[in-house]
Amino acid sequence: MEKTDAVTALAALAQDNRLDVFRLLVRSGPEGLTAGAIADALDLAPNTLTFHFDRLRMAGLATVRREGRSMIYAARFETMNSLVGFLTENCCGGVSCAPASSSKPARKRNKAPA
Amino acid sequence: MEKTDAVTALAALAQDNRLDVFRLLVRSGPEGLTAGAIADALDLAPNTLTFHFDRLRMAGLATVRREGRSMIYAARFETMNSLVGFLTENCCGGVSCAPASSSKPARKRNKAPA
DNA sequence: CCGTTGTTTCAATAATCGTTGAAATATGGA
DNA sequence: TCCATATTTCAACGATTATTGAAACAACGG
Repeated sequence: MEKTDAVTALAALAQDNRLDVFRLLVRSGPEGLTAGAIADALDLAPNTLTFHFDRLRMAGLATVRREGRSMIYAARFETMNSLVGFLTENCCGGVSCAPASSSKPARKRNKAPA
Repeated sequence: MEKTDAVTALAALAQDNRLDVFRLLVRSGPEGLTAGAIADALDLAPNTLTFHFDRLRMAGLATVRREGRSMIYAARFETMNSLVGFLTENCCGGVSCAPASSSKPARKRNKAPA
């Protein structure tokens, strides 16, 4: 993932309601949810929601398809995966998120402590 | 990591110059870099940089210490690690970033109070 | 002390953001 | 066809953002 795309994706997730939307989409899996269902679940106005959907879609974090009268939004896991990859690679030491090693890119296992 | 902190951290990283700053700090390891060195490396005005440092510090992504006339900034890997953990846990399927298991019954759709 | 260097503070500015209400569009059913 | 439902578009609005220039503050050397 390019830096530009990472910034866009980070910005898309860096907002309360939008992060809620995305988390809900993730929990709903590939089938997704109708805009209305999301509006109800998160108690957001439909036009506000459209605004946030657009941001998520532009960031490649969501897809949309029509089904009858409803628009069904779903998470794009691939992009999220790339983002986590970018962060791990560029914003952590490299392997997990340890301080950058002085020299050796040792191929060690590093379990993340929750 | 709490959702609120995650949003703050995401917002801190969701900006071109700031992401550059943080990446540079990560590459510099725990020793950090002086504000001036960062300003030179990224060609940013010192006051602009102070603004971005503040954001990173508020998000827990950077620390600062004085050394003589210089302020030395360093990445806080622990926070970054927590953020990646939050994303993996909440915005991915759970383990990596695979689709979540589906089949959650839809929520009822009811609004319009009398 | 004074001047220099390194950084921050402050006020101002244009640009972008998140939300709202009203109106428009699209689909399906009677 | 007309109507109801589901969602989007549009024009506003106040709030926040990133950047700038000028001034202030802090630490050191002479």
